[in-house]
Amino acid sequence: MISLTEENYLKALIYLSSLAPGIEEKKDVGTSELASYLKLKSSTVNEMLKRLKEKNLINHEKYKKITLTHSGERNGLKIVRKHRLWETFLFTKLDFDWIEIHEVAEQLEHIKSEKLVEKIDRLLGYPNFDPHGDPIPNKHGKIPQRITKTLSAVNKGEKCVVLAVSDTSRDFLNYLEDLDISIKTEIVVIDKIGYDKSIKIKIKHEQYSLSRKVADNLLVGVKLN
Amino acid sequence: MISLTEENYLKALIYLSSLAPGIEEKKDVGTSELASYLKLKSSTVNEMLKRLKEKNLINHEKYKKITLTHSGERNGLKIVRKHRLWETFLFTKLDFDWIEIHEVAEQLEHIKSEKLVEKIDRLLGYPNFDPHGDPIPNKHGKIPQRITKTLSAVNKGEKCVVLAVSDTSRDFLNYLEDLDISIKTEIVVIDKIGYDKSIKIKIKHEQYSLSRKVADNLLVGVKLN
DNA sequence: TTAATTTTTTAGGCAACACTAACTATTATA
DNA sequence: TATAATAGTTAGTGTTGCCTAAAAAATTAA
Repeated sequence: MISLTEENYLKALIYLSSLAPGIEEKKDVGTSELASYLKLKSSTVNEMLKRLKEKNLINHEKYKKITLTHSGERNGLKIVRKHRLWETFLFTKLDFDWIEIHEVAEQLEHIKSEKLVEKIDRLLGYPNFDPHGDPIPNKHGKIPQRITKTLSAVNKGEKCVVLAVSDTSRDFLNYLEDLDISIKTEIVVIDKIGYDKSIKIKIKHEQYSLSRKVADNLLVGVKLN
Repeated sequence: MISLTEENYLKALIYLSSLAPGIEEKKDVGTSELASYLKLKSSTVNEMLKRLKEKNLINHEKYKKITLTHSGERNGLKIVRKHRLWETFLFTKLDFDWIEIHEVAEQLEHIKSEKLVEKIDRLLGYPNFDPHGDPIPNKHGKIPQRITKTLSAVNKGEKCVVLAVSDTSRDFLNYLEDLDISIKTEIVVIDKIGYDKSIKIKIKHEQYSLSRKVADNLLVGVKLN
């Protein structure tokens, strides 16, 4: 039996070990990186790592990096799947808004019932992506793939569509809401300023300028027009 | 902040202090009764009682009975409300069956989000009773009332309709399922046997004999025909 | 009304998870 | 390469929520 806390550690490891959502490249994770992500002290995390290793959910040698075992990854992906299905449910069936769904899904993701997850999945029509545009692993842990880049990687003159955000902080989501940017928003890159790496864009005839930081955190699919 | 465990204690006190679902009469509850209901040891419960008293959720004097404070009752009813709304959701929207809904709702009832509860309530059309026929407290803690008696209190020759069960054990529910008795099943009382207090009934032209124990655990509304 | 039984409380332990403080290993840098 | 900075570990603590064993109070029965 995996505890709620352990589930959160596994989920964190899934997030931290992939460089960006939907990207299959793997990164090694250290104790303090994990600690800071979970807003815990390294000593706390270090203790939990022992337990997770004991349960064969992670590989970890003293002073070395952490990787998930097959079992750890499978279990972590199950939580990610549930999180994203619940977010989709809240957004599409209960009219929660984009910003609120995350924290409620943080709780719902820990509900233990295979059947419930599958029923929700069916109710939603087996979606591949959640309202933030992040891929929903299927019941076998397979993650739907998609060609994505950050908005900063899009060429001048190209048209693209927002698929996901890599920063899900309230501040960032609020900022996007002010600009009326959400999933599926179409963006045309008007110009890229070399000086400060900012970027000029157009959304529905309105022009804006986005900083490099913002453009880095927007994942888009280039629109084949 | 009330912990998940504390919520379960409050809910248990709500159940134990009302003699039967939907009945407003109150009963005092002792430490070991609570302990046996929660499948915990008295010492464990005793310790928790201190914490609940500290938080002003119960009244409790050494060696005396336990009663809920206003705040304790309000909070407990919130859990009962959530439990029954989730049961209704699982039953009517996700086609879970009557027997399965309870244990999943035991988890879902602890999700903390006012908004979620209200959205679910709306989605369900503000139901007054759950699939077991138990009343759903409204958001102010008011419990829909209804005239109910146990099947054993129904007079010979009278027709009634099943509204709720007071025993929700798997065994009992399975037994009812075998007899094809569920919520809204119409029952005619053919005869009452004085000898062993059993009762002869008719359901859709089929006759059965029910023991006193079973008849005591079936709450019915007498049908005004 | 005393004795037996049951209920409640106390005392002492344990596991999961969190913390601080102090120490050690690794990595980066001057 | 020596040393400073960073990362990781250990030791000792606290809280929650559970346990067992044993004592004390209340209730029931002889």
